[in-house]
Amino acid sequence: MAERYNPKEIEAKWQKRWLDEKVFKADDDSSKPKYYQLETFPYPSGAGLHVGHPKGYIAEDVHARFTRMHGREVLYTMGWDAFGLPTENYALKVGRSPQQVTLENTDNFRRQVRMFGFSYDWDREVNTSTPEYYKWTQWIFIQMFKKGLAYRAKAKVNWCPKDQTVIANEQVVNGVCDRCGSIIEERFMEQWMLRITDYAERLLSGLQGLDWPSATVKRQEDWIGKSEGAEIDFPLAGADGTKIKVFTTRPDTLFGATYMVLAPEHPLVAQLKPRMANADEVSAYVDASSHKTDLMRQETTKEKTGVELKGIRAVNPATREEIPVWIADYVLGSYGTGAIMAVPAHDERDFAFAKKFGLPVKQVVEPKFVAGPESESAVKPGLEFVKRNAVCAVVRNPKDDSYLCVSWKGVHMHGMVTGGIEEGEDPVEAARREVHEETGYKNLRFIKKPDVVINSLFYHRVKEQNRWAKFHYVMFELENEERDPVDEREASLHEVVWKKKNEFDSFFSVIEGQFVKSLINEEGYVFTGEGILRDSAQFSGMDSEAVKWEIVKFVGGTRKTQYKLRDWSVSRQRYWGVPIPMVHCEKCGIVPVPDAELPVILPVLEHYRPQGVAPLASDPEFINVKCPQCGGAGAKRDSETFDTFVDSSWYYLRYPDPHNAAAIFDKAKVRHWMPVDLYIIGAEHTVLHLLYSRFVTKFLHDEGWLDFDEPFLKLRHQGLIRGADGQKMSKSKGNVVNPDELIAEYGADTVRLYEMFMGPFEEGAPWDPKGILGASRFLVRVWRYVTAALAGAPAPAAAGRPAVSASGALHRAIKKVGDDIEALKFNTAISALMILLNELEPAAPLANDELGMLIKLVHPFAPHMGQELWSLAGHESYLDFEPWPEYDPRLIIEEELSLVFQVNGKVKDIAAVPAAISESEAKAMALGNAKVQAALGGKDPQRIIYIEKKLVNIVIL
RNA sequence: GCCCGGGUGGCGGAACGGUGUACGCAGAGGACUUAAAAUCCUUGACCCGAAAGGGUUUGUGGGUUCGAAUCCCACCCCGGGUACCA
Repeated sequence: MAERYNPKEIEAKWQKRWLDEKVFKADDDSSKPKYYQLETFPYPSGAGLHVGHPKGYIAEDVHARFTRMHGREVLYTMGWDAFGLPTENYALKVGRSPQQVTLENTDNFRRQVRMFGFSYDWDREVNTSTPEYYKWTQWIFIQMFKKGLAYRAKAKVNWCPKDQTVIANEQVVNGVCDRCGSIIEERFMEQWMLRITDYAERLLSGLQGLDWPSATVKRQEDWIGKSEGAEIDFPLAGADGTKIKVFTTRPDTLFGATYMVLAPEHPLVAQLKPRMANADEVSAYVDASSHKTDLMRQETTKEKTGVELKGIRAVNPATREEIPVWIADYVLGSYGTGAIMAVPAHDERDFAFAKKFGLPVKQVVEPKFVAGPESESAVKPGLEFVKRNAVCAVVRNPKDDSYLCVSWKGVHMHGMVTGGIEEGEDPVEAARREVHEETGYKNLRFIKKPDVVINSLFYHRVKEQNRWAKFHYVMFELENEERDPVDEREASLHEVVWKKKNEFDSFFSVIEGQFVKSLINEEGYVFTGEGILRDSAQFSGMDSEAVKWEIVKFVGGTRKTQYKLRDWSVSRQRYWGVPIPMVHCEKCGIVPVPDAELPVILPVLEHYRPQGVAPLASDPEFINVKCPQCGGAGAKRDSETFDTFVDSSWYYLRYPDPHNAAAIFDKAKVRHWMPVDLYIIGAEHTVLHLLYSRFVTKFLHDEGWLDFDEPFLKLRHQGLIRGADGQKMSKSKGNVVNPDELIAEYGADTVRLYEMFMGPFEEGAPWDPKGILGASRFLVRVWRYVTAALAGAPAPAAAGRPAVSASGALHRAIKKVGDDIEALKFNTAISALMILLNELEPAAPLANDELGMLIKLVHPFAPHMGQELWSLAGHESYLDFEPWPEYDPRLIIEEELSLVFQVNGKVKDIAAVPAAISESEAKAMALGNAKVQAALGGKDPQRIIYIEKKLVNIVIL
């Protein structure tokens, strides 16, 4: 009898052999097609791995082994993103050196990761904190500097007063430092910046065609934030030639610009002060807003503030009308031109501001609602439009606050009273007339007629016409409920109903219901879409989108594209990072360190606690150098270090050639392995890391180092494993599950299998401490089944379960497991394996070659067991390089299938039928079925629907 | 507010126009055992019913369809992202 399953023993054995024999070494010169798999290299924190971290790694390893079994040469390795603030803070706290702490942490991470049996090529391990690696981080920066992409500028930074350093945006949580909880201050400091904005357009367009989750692509697009618009000059009244330049994406609304707003920091504000009647008030506002941090701005989110620049007027270049000029902090100095034209009728923010300060609102774009194909009033193509001026009567009954509506009979059309305006008729009169005709109500008190028009294009089913109605709205209140009898013909068309506001959404069948609602709520109606221009001189009546650029031309503006993307600030005033390889010389200015002198080694400092200046500045030996250009003394090294995102923006380019001392990498090697075929990465990296990596790749492409400019072809995110309490795992919440203990108890294969089985890979799931038992039991059963079969023992008799064809079950599983791993649907792949075992156990034992196929199917998930069983079966080879089994299409066909009999779509019976059953046989069988007969109750079938191999549905009335 | 993602048994989830609840966890009953653990077998949405059987059910309400968890519309709830970008 074979031995008991002993994961501890076999896992240690195979892990040692894999490592010692370099089984997973990726061969640069292999004749096999290459496949490059990448996973986020971890930040080796002191806490070590918890059970959630390796989920992505397990998936990659399953995929890597599966891919090798498909004859690919797989590059798959591991590295350490080892510089960074958390390590530095931890080292300070315990009074040790970051070098030492990092060494221990990476050793611990490496030990933990190895316990899982991942098939890395360990010869390619990289560590960003080693000089061999960061030499090239510095080199990339210098190349960028030489191309003018690196520059120094004053930038707004997050300053943590306790840590005495700048911290990254993502380390600021709700305005406080995520490590020490201090309130973050904003400071302006001179910083090294990288001109990523030069690449904005390419970073955007390059997203097309990538196999990435659409949400991630969208977030990158949003981050880059491209807007196409125009810059338009608004001259100041008084003809001194001063102009306010604005950026707008909606030049079509220019005729509706009723005021202007400058950002408080706009240079014209100070310049124009002498001409202001309220200069003091303006100064006070500017001052106040300059002290507002982003956090304070967030607190006062919606409520708009601002001050009019009294005495300053601008001229709308389209209407030639004078309009007021305001300053307000809802306009940002850092975007566009720092000034806007405000069009309250067509912009939510301008509208809120105009409403608060009583500024005029002028509609210049009439909404145009076209009933689409989903609507019952869908416009009939090819039919001419009948244009009509129309009116919609909004009649309120003050008694119970309800509104007069009509429901058309026979068709699904519900709305308010509407009708055409006769030639020469006043809209208010027309509305009164329609209300009287359709409903009989006669005593209406006129409330108001808002100065807005909307176009509604629909098919009028009663009149059988395509209608283009220009609706005016008239609001009334019922004086009393007295009504005249309604004409018979009208009464036959529709019925009168009274509806409350909260019933509108479910009642209105017309698209403009939303509009009516906002009229009634008095919140005003801001229409931000495209439509038909009105009150726009020669452009009136035209389509707003179509004449947008003509209006720009008309006022002498220029087309302009704006991006939200900002340049990348890379300096950090901390110790544990890559020294910035620059020298500041009094004579020569900023000079890069010559290539031959790279790397600039990070010196070991005993005192590296940040004191408001970069710690490296306190080391005279490091700081004081001769200028590399003029050779003069008195030059100083840059004392700052790089943001760790710089380190991680290129690590995937180093794996193909990790030990190259002469160059960042060998071009041929990178061309061979890159681009990355599959990148699995946490969803938290969707913006920054990916954007920076793409930027660096594009830059190196432009420098001739790469022949591609998108590094990651296929990208997926793993879902987060949460604690058993459903919350994110964290030390402070006490819900962390440590993999060391689990592996000690169940073995790595069980932990791997369970993590892949928990749920869909890309979705998160809470850790269920009992759930792992299922994975454990399954592997024990696999072990028992295979070892028993190898020993030639008959399959254990399992009475209750029906025996099926073992080969058929196996081949169906080969197909399903293969398809699912390919699609990263690991949970259903494992479920298919479980189903397979459930079917195999009671069946006749598999033949030896089929047993080998079963072992191969289990292997990617449980590679230690797979390899052990493979060798128990008498094989010498490593299973990872054996071909993945092919299924026999003839064997996966089932001879019998269950056919469902339905009556009116309800299941009445299920019958086992031969797979080859014909349509007529199936129908006859269904009709003859007793339960179907009973359900039919003697009625004749109207229709019989047959879906091959699935069902027969009999339809009766 | 806006933009994504998601609501299916006691739990994780499967199915993604055609038998709703695969697979697993937990539960119940049984076998083995002196006993327990482990293992194996049976059962397993909810309601009515002794059973046969019937009815209901994929967040809520409508719609399309012979047939909807799946497609469309509106709403509610949860998770994530974002913060006035003109």
